Order: sequence, then C-alpha cells, then structure tokens
Amino acid sequence: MPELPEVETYRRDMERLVGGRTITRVFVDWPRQVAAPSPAKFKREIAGRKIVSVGRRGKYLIFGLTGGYSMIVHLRMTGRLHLVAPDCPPDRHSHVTWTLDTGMELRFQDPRKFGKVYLVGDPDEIVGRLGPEPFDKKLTAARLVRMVAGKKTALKPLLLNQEFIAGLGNIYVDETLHLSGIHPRRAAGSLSADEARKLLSSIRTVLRKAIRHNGTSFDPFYVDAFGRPGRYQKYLRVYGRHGRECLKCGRTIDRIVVAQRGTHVCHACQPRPRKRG
DNA sequence: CAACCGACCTGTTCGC
DNA sequence: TGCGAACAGGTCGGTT
Repeated sequence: MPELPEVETYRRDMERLVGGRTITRVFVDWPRQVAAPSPAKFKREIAGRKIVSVGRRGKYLIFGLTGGYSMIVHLRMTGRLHLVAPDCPPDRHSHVTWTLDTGMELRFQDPRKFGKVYLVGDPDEIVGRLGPEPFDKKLTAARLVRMVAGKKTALKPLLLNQEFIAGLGNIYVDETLHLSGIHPRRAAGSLSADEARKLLSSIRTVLRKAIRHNGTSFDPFYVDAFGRPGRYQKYLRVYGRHGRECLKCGRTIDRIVVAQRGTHVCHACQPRPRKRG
C-alpha cells in the first residue's frame, strides 16, 4: 500500500520523531527482512550511529546516519513504522526494532514480511536505478513524450515500473489515468503531446493532494507513525469504486485486470484504445 | 525485449 | 457457521 504519498508522510514524521536521535540497539526477529548486509553486520554497524537526515526516493525511505552510512527502508505492501514507548507490549508483526537513546522504540511492523531494510554506504546501490521523481523539475512534458516514444507497452504497467517514474503504485496510477482521461491499456507511445502534458499534470495533482492528506488508508491498514490514518481515500475517484458511479460522468466504474493488477476505470471518461492503442 | 508467472508472506473476504 | 479458495496497496527473478 505505501506509495509515494504514504512514504512521504512517514518521511516527515520520521524527521520530526527520530531525527537527531542515536540508535543504541537493533533487534531483528525475521532475518529475511534485512536485505543487506547480513543481519549480524546490520545490527553491529548501526548501533551507536545518529540519524542525521531522513529522505525519500520513490517509495524508499532513506535515513542518513553518521559515518556516511544510509539505512534504507522499503515498506512494500503492508509495512508500517511506529514510534512507541519502551513499555509498549511486543506485537507479533514487528520484526525489526530500533531502540533510540531516548529509550523509545522505532518498530517496523509488517504482517506480510515483504518489506526490506538495507544498510549501505551509497544510497544509489539501492535507489540508483529509479526513474525520475514525479516532482522533479527536469521531468517536463516534452521529456515524458520522449520517454514514451515508440513504446508499445500499456501505460499502466509502464507507470508502475519504478525505473520509468519513481513512486507510483496501483492506487495512484488508476487515479492519475482517470484524471487524465486516458485508458490504462493505451500503448504508451500512442500518447499525443497534449495527453502527455495532461498525464504529467494529473500525476502531480493527485500526488500533491494525497500528500496533503497524509496518504490513503483502507480499512485500518496504512497509518502514519502516530497511528493516524490518511484521508485521501475520501477523494478517490476510481480506485475501489467499481460498481459505483463515476463522479465525473455518472457511468458505472469498471474493474478490469491490466498487467495482472486490479485496475479501475471509467469507460466513458477513459475511452478504450482501438486495437494497439 | 515484452508479457506473464510464481515467489515472497499473512490476513481478510468471498463463495459454497 | 465453517472452510478452503481467491485476493490484496510491491518487487524480483525466471520463463516463454
């Protein structure tokens, strides 16, 4: 679930809650969540270092540590971060826990255990292959046109590809394409310059608003570091709204499968591509 | 190279 | 109500 807006919400929370703190101890009870280096080395190298910055690249959180190290966290599907008091009872889904010099514990909760943590010297070892940030000023409509030129791939999987543009996931891709009036199966290379401009501005509009509302929460799933849900679910126009009316034209929202992902679309606002787009 | 599939995991929802 | 199947916001590696 955590896509760019949710990760950005965590980044802000983390900056405020753990920025400047020193990590005294690391506890790992599901070693596979430590992607690199070995869990033993991970624990040993992190203990005693201070968190000097908290950044984000795509869906990755990057904790800058003293000594030139970066600790990187990817929440994947069900990861959450929580700062809790030392007397907070253990919970069955926290598999990596950092104890801070204040005594507080930062817990990485992740029921599905897909999330990963890394400790590296250079963040680019992990995030170096990512495509541009959606808000990068160098990402212009003209550049987007060049990026899609000649591509036969459908837009949906392309936008989900983090090496194309970083940070979008299933929710925000569906929302973005609906706002753009573009069908998820359109061949990327078939976009007109106008459509590319519209797509880029939609990506930014959707993400900006979602960040402003602290991300999207379904059920009690994603919550920020204070345990608070996001509010963007109130503004979703297609995602999870299949069977209900399109807020723009009234037609019933459809749920289809594109690139093996559940996809929400209004077939009036987002006309089907002819044959190959 | 693009499309597709299974893996990685657990919890929740759906259909019978 | 009970129980197995299907499905879920992400990514990676392997096969057509």
